[in-house]
Amino acid sequence: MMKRQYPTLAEVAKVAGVSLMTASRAINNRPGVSPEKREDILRIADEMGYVVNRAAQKLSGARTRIIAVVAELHTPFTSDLVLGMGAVARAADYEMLVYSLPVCDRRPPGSILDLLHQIADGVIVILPYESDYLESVVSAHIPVVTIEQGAVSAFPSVTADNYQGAISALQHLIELGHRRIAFISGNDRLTSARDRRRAYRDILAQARLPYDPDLEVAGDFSRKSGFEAANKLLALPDRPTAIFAANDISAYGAIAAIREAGLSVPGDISVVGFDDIPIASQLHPQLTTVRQPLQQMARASVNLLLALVAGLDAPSEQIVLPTQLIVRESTTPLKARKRKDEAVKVGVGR
Amino acid sequence: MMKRQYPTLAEVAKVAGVSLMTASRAINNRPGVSPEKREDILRIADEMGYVVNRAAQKLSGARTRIIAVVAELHTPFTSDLVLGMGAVARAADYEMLVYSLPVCDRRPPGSILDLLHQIADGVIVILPYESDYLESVVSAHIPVVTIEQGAVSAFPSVTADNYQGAISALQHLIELGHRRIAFISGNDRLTSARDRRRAYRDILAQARLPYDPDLEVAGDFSRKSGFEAANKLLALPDRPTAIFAANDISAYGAIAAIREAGLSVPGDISVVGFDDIPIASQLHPQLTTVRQPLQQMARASVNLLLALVAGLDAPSEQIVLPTQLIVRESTTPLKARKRKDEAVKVGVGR
DNA sequence: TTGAAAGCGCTAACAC
DNA sequence: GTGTTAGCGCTTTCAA
Repeated sequence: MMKRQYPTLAEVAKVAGVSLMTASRAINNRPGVSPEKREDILRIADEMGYVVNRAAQKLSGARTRIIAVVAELHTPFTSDLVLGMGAVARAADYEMLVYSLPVCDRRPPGSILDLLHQIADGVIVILPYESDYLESVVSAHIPVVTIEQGAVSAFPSVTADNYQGAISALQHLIELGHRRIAFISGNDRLTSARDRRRAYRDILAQARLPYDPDLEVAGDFSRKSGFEAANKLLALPDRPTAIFAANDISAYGAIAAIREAGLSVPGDISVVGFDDIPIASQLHPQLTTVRQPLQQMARASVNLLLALVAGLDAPSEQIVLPTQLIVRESTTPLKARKRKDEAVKVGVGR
Repeated sequence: MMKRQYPTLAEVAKVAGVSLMTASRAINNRPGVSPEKREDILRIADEMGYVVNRAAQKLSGARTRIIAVVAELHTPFTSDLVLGMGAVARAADYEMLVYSLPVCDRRPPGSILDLLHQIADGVIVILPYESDYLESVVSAHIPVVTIEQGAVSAFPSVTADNYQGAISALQHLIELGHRRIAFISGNDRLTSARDRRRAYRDILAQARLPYDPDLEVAGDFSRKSGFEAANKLLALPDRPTAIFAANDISAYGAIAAIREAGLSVPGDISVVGFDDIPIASQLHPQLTTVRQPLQQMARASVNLLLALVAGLDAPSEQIVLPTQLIVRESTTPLKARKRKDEAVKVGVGR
């Protein structure tokens, strides 16, 4: 079918009456072309509708000024992060391509990373794979930056301080007088989830609160898992007065369950989330949560990647960005008169 | 820096003791290779970790089995659609790359489309551009399918039946006895938004209801715009008893405003949305809305594109998929004793 | 069934 | 400052 619609650099050069290389230099803004010729060539290229062919560019060993991002795009957190990265990349005159990972797979098809390598100058991998697997696949073909891998990563990485963030959330609950604090975990294949869980256990020990396995319920960052986890907690004979959920989405799931049980947030149970997704400040109740520095993470990861692309050595740099507790409506001091023995009606998910 | 880490086809061929072309034929599953050689070559390629270089493949005029999607990824609707497309593409043994459009720009950087053309076999463009602009940029270089362009599109397109969907939503409200029905519009640069608006005006005429310009408030599909639009409506001397919002997100914004004003949904005002995003069945109140056939749209658009890629002529095919009214909790029959003159407290958005 | 040659569009390296 | 050459990895001819 229709091919060769775009003029080639050779055609531009011919029209401009110069050699291919002169045209190339002019187009790429390289030294070694007289100002007049350069201007001439650029004008002609523009008139002819010339567009550089990135495949050819890449094939001949040059940079394409494209970066790629591999991510699971199904959560507000990751999509906002990706949006932010795109903006940063564009500001640096790079384009960004996204590979949206199938949600349930445990590891990325190796061929995808290969594919991206062939097109892009560098890749940012968000989330969920074991570092050693990534390593075996990528093995230094092109620069890679990971997000959320945490300290185990063999790659340069950018991550939020999940541990300290969780600590501050839990400390907030303790300061409010809560003693029976439950934790709804995230998907433990993610370092971020593991860090938040670790903080939960550490803070209990630190505050000399008993660790009750019943209060630590498995979740997977989904709304549904938060809903179900909360129902388990509500069914306990001695239910918690506060819940720390591993992310905002599951926190809202928990809140839904609490309300269906006829209880109120924060009146009966305080809830803290993690991430500070946009709707956390819009939905009722506005959620007390730990803000991840999304924009900074986007900026840091892209800049780190571009530095690597530029050949600057930043060997295995691990950037950890601070998180921030945002106190809103979903938490409140523990009431002195705790109604311990109130009957609990357990709702059922849809 | 590190280059040529991947073995080339030539190297595989040499190890296998065959010519480059024989290896190519074997790898690409083409006829013209003896079964034994084919097996041999495939085994060796696998052992050597051979991966086809798509840039080279594309450059030499072949298919890459990659499709690209251009979309604004900031809404649940588009990201879910993209997710669905990815699944369909993978099922057809294609990979899919996403270009995430900067949200506020009115038109896509032409260079992006060019870029994608150089990598992919075809492109799906979701949303927001004037068809004529797209046309001027793309001009038949490679197959393009558009989503949401509606009838004006010069390209093959897939779209939900926005007009009929809106009609059914409004008819539902009328059947419930509502007479003062407001409309919070979407971003009118989108055909989908224009179709929904058209349905609003048509249904009023059809039901012999007066058209009151005050009841038609401009929105842009965002939660905030829904919130503000609802506040305007609540401030009217004779406020509406029902609101049709152009999408779910702005419907929830409207609901938030109504509640802040001390009124209830659907008790005082019924609200209908559009899209049926996942949380519409989870948030309180569960939203009455018009479901867009997301999976079907994903399937139809990818299949249409792949057909075009395969060279099948489907010239300017316009696929319109049916929508479906989903009645949930946010709508209720108009109360006979309408409290017309109740004082309205107007909240202010954050 | 196989292979050799040419070229896709570009850039790096080395001329002049 | 400018041009020539070679080659990136692959596929399409076309010839054996």
